[in-house]
Amino acid sequence: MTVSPESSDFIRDLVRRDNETAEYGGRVQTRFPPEPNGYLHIGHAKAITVDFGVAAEFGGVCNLRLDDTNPDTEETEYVDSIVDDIAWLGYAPKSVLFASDYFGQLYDWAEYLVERGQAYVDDQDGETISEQRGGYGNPGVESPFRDRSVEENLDLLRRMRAGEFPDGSRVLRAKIDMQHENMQLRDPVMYRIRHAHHHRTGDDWCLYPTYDWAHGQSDAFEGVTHSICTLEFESHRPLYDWYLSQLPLPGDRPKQIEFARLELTHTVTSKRRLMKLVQDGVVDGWDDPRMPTLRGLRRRGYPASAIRDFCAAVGTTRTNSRQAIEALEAVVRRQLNTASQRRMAVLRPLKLVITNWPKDADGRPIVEHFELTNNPENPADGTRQVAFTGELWIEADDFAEVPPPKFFRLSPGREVRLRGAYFVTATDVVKDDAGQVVQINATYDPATRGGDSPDGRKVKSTMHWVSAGQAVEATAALYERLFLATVPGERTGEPLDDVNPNSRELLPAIKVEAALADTEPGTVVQFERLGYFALDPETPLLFHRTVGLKDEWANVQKRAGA
RNA sequence: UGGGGUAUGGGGUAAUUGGCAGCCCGCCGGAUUCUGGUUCCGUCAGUCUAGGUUCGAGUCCUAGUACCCCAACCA
Repeated sequence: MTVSPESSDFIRDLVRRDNETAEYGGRVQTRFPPEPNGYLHIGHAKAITVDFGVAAEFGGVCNLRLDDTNPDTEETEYVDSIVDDIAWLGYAPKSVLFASDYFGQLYDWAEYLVERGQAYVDDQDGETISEQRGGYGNPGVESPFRDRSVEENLDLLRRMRAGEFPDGSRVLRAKIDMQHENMQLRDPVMYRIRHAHHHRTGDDWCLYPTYDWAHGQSDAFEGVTHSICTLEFESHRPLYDWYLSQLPLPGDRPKQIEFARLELTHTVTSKRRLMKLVQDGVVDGWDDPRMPTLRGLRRRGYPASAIRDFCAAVGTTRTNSRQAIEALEAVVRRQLNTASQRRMAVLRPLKLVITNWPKDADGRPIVEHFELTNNPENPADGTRQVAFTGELWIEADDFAEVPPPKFFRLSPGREVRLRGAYFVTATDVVKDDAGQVVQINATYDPATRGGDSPDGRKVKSTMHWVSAGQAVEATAALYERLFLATVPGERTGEPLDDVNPNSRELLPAIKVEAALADTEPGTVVQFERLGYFALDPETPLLFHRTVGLKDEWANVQKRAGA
């Protein structure tokens, strides 16, 4: 799934056209404008790659602008995480800007509109204003305060600004058209009164601009040429253009371009619902590996480059769609396959005893060491020494007392290869009182040292193993599919209704080879035949399964069952 | 209910603007393999519907259908 950098999509086509006609003098400037009211998630990654990608492709600039116009929900904690996550994703904003930096200029422009009779103060409450807005198909009615004099409006606006009125008592509205077929143009609210502490402006303001009043104007202040946003703002575009057409802009007039947001199957991306998961303690925090946040993804072991590639591969369109999570996983696997070193680990240990294993002079089993390749996809990663003895842990799944059809692994009388070591043949099993197999006895063929039989004998399976005497005990966290949602096609719904709190399975006592004890936190390795695992950055020897390997045996079983 | 958008294999996404419908994921089959991984080869399968224009239509015209967005002092 490689995508050429010059891949054409409608946004790039449009920017290219603007360049050719020199509408902005060949200048391209974009911005990524998140509201700092939560952590960035996979959906934002798409917007980031588009905003930064378009700018980079045309030699333009892209700024990060925090759209902090609502003091009720925004916090510095979120600002910091957003800055950090963008850097992790691999992008460097030219500047970090804040909509709140423009509050003063925005206010001046509001007075400008009032003076021109294009905005007025409405004394009605929100409910009344909403009722008067009308509905789809029926026109709205004009506010009784709509025709106040310029002087009265100006006086009222200044007193609003001065803090004379309580929250919700008055708003400033643009005077456009209460009959307009587009509801956005039915005298939209520009300012609301909110006596609240803002994370940056403190108590300087009790008047806060709405999104529509702030956004296009902020774009214009900054010199943005192409203001790329998601499809739900489409009906806002006429309003975006209306404001800009009424104002004495210092420079070029930016244009809004919409594209379809990224949605994934099995994935909750509603900020409100993610927030609830964190607040209710369903997850450990915004960086829980089950979260679709960039931090969760990072902790889970998803490479930033895989996320970028995935976003590029799905492209930018105006078609609402939901990407299959499998497509993301495929990109992650592809990158990890070449990038991550191989190690051996046993998730569900079953004891394998080699009955003909030699003992030393003191009667203790001898210990051998084998040199194993760190990554067959990348020889430069070298090799490592792995201890081997007559007592080993193997994967419980790798043994079947009565092998089902097409089962290639170990069963009584069958010979398999222990990767990099020897051929072994199972001779008999030891069971507990309940009849459970607790140990397998086997014999090994000394002639197969290193994993090849000199007589050309073939085995149908190569299994992974960990030497019992040298094993290190660790914890593995397995995640079902990805993230939290269990309903593949779910779009809306009540918070948590379709969320599976059991989507994590903790295996508290896995056996891993000794070399893993020295692994750098955050590293992703491939446990042979089991999948990719990321070592938790904080908890020692806790491995999160990033993504499993493609499991052909599971397909065989599925087919047999079907 | 009015307005604005979007429809291409099972899921996504392209098509030089009227000229062989390509690619990715998945599925299925085969080859290679000391990972049932990887890699390689191959198969199946698509232009929402109905008309029309044209030598030729995914692309243009007409009429439908389905889905998405908009009636926060959220963004």
